[in-house]
Amino acid sequence: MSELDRVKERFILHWGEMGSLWGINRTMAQIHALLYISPRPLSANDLMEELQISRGNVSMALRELIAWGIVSRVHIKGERKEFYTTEKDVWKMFRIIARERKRREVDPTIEILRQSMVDLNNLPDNEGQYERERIEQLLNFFETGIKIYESLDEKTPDSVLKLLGKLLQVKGLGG
Amino acid sequence: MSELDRVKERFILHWGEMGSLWGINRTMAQIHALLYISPRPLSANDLMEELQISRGNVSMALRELIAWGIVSRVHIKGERKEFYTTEKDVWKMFRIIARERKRREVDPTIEILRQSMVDLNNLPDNEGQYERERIEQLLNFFETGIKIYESLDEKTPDSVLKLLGKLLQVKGLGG
DNA sequence: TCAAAGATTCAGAAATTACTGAAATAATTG
DNA sequence: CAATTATTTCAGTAATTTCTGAATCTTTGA
Repeated sequence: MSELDRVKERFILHWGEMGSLWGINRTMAQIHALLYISPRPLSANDLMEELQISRGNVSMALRELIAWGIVSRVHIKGERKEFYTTEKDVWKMFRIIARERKRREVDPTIEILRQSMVDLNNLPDNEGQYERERIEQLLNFFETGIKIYESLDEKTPDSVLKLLGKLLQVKGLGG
Repeated sequence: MSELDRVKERFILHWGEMGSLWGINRTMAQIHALLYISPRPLSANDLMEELQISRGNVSMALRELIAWGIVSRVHIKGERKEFYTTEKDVWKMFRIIARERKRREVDPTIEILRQSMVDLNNLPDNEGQYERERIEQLLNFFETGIKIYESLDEKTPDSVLKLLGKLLQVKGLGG
């Protein structure tokens, strides 16, 4: 095993551990790391061998990654099997993950908070005053977050960086 | 059980499920939710009863939440037992969580990426060109993220909102 | 200084999540 | 259209995470 392989392996293992940061499991994160660091698409067999995991596991993890939208199938002409590759632009990758996590986690939370507000407002007398205040604050926070997310999502990473750079007086952020 | 209690319960259960969003487990998230929605501090016994969980579980979850910095012990005079409460300011809460996750997840990742760059640069000849590019992009992304985080962290939530509101032309963001 | 109340710890149990591998299914080709 | 190769599925198992509850430790106040 070459030194280069060792560096790659270290990266892949660590990325796997940090999968929780992205809300995905270890295998998914490792596959993602391996595809990300590979100059060309890899087959399911390649992934099995490199990561020492079962065929089934590879198949399931790929399905999930494709559902997230950060891995895609590639047909290579002359080849019978499928190959897989991943988004190499980190900003695009980040945007995809942000969008998915919003959809899966933030949106349902906001839904519950809104419903709670409705329910609290239907209580008789002045019941639930304190609770209403608390939920409202949370809801406000999340809704503001979504507004910021949506505005940022319309812009290109470059323009966002430029603006932030000026705004925060941080050198090297762009602009 | 009153309607108010039902609303509270729904909120607590959902918050528990979404714990992953914050990187904490279900019990921790439920305890946090219960303390957040309670007008006054609660004892370990209160938590056990309300959430139907064991004494040990409460104790461990509280220890973690206190380590995170989002729950604190409260001494109530005349009372022998300890009471617990949580930060009620959502923005402060969010900042605490962001700081902790950065420390636990982002910082170690950056460390690995930096080390990988060093290792790659020590390779003989032109080995690892492609890998270097990939790792560099990731590192860049994370370092930019940290810069943004640090600049935002110096400011008050209000001023951040004001500035973002102007920049993004979003109404109702502040300013 | 000791009994009572409260809090913590942690070994084992329960619950959840992830993984394997073989069988089923699908796709490709001569 | 069979034979071959590739992929998916999923029941069973393994690994990991979370939780319980009894034992232990700590604090209080009489």
